[in-house]
Amino acid sequence: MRFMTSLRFIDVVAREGSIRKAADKLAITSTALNRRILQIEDEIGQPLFERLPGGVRLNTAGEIFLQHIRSQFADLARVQSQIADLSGIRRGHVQIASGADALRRFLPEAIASYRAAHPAVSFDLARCYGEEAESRLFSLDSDIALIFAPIRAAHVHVAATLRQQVHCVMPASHRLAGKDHVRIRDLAGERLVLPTPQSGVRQLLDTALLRRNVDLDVILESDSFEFMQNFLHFESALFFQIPIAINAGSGSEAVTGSAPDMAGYDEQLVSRPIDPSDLPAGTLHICHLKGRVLPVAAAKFLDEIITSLRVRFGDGVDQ
Amino acid sequence: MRFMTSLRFIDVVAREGSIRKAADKLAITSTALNRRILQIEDEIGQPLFERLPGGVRLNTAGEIFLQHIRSQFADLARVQSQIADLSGIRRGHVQIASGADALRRFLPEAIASYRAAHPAVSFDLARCYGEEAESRLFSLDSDIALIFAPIRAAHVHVAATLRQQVHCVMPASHRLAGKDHVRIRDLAGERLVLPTPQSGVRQLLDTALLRRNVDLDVILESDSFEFMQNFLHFESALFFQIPIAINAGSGSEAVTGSAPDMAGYDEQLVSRPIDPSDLPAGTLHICHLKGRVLPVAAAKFLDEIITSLRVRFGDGVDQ
DNA sequence: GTTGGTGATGCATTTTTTGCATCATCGCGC
DNA sequence: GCGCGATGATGCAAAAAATGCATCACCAAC
Repeated sequence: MRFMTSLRFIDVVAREGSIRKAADKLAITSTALNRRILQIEDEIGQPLFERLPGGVRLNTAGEIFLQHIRSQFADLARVQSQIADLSGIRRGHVQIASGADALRRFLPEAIASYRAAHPAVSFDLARCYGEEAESRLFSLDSDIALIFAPIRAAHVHVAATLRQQVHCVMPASHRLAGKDHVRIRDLAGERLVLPTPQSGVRQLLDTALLRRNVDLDVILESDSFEFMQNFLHFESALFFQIPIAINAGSGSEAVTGSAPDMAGYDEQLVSRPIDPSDLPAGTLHICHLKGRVLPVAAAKFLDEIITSLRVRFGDGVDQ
Repeated sequence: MRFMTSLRFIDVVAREGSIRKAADKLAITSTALNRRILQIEDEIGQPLFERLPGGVRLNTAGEIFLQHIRSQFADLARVQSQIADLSGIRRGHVQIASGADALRRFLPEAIASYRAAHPAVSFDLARCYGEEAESRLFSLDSDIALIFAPIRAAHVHVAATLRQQVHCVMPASHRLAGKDHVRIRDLAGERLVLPTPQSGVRQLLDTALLRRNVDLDVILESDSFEFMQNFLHFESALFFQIPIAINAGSGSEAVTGSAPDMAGYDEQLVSRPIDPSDLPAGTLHICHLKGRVLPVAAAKFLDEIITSLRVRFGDGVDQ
């Protein structure tokens, strides 16, 4: 899109904080870039950047204008996908921000299934935590966010929610594997692997564990489910997950906790829900930017995952 | 705005229906314009215009894209006014579509008063009827519309409404001038001047008059209040108006009909409301495009006229 | 000071855009 | 049927704009 280049340049300069660095990234000289920016500032009638000794920074006008630029790009993408849609094939690009939970099993399957129907749609997945996901929606870097944490910002629209009980994952041979529910007091003396403090699961756990004053043996913290899972093959311990990270499909046993093991996932590990009276269920939020018209592909995919969640977790889904 | 030229060109070509005519209007050669359009179509990946022997016409993709272009322009205007607002002076441009009613007395006063406070704001006034006003909102040619007629389209947001009883205007010496209210049956045998069939007042009258089977002596139809008013100086007759066209300010007598004459307006004419049981009050709608963020100046002016209507017509205003 | 980073600017070069002349096409009227 | 007048498309040269190089001025940190 030739007519958008100058605007894209402004976006890059704002992100890089330096005209020269942005010029490098854009594969043009700094002078060319500099002059394009001067020209636009001239047309706007006001500077958009403050010139600092170490680079440039957006001023207030620049921030307003950048927001406009980004919304233009997002809207252009929507228009393009809508136009492409006219010619039969649904093409487009869907950008998703998600926590590690949904990214693990659910999204790969959902995306593959969507792409099977619409091969011309490409995806972009950013793993991130709640706050970052919200800011990605705002800067239009992501179309859709899946956040297992409370929503903070007012500019986020929640299209659907999914209640998720935190589960405790352990070796099949573990003494707690025999129980239907795990109580917080059961965790006393157990070796625990906790998710990173930024994660929503951890924040839920923190409030529950700290309140009860249980004697905890935290041997490890990690933000990687894969690592935790593999670790349990070598040292017996417990870690925590929500059902959507454990089991992508096939019914709602994972939610109710009646599943005897994590079939098809890791046969040596089983998951048991923590008793809801000890730890209330958390909420996975499926959201997009408020007031925004999503591109065809993104809107359609959003519908698809909500439907899919309803199939998998029926009663936990709200809209 | 250099980076918007190509897009503006598309808009003009679409409006003109011919590349050559548009080129004339834009003061460039048709070949240059033609190539710009070919280039954009190339970038979009699909043609935007159908080539007909007599010119060009938007295809479906073009219509989608044009709507995008117009929303970009409108949003750019909003951003510009917002940026200009940062530097203290409120500048900007407000585009209004209005029926002849509000355009007569109310808007001149409202705009002058607004401009007294914000001299850097300019205005654009298009006189038009309901349907056209709605389409101007949609094509973003107007920011605000004042429509005395039912709202048809779903994409119009009504910010406020004003109930207005139709009044009957006559020479002060007329036999009906002595009454507080005019009944429909009083009109039998009277020489009547009707507003143009497109106007909301006329449509209200039509339903009321036709239903009653009164014997009417329609001597004239006009879309100009000024003409009708001056005509009454030469031949005694009745014509119809709503209060907002009669009296811009100073209290609500015009609505209640208790005003003995049209003070300060035309001393030889008086207006009397038609009895509400014969003709229900119509509604003036103050609207803008649904989902649109108005430029600062337009939003502020909208607030201002709603406030002003509330002062003048207190109980008739709803929001 | 010196060094290493920043953005701004003059000038020659390259790229892009524009305008002219021309072509192919189509509807209209005689 | 056959020009006539209108349309959009295209080849080629001129004009305009964007770019790159070299350089300046500025500032912070060492």
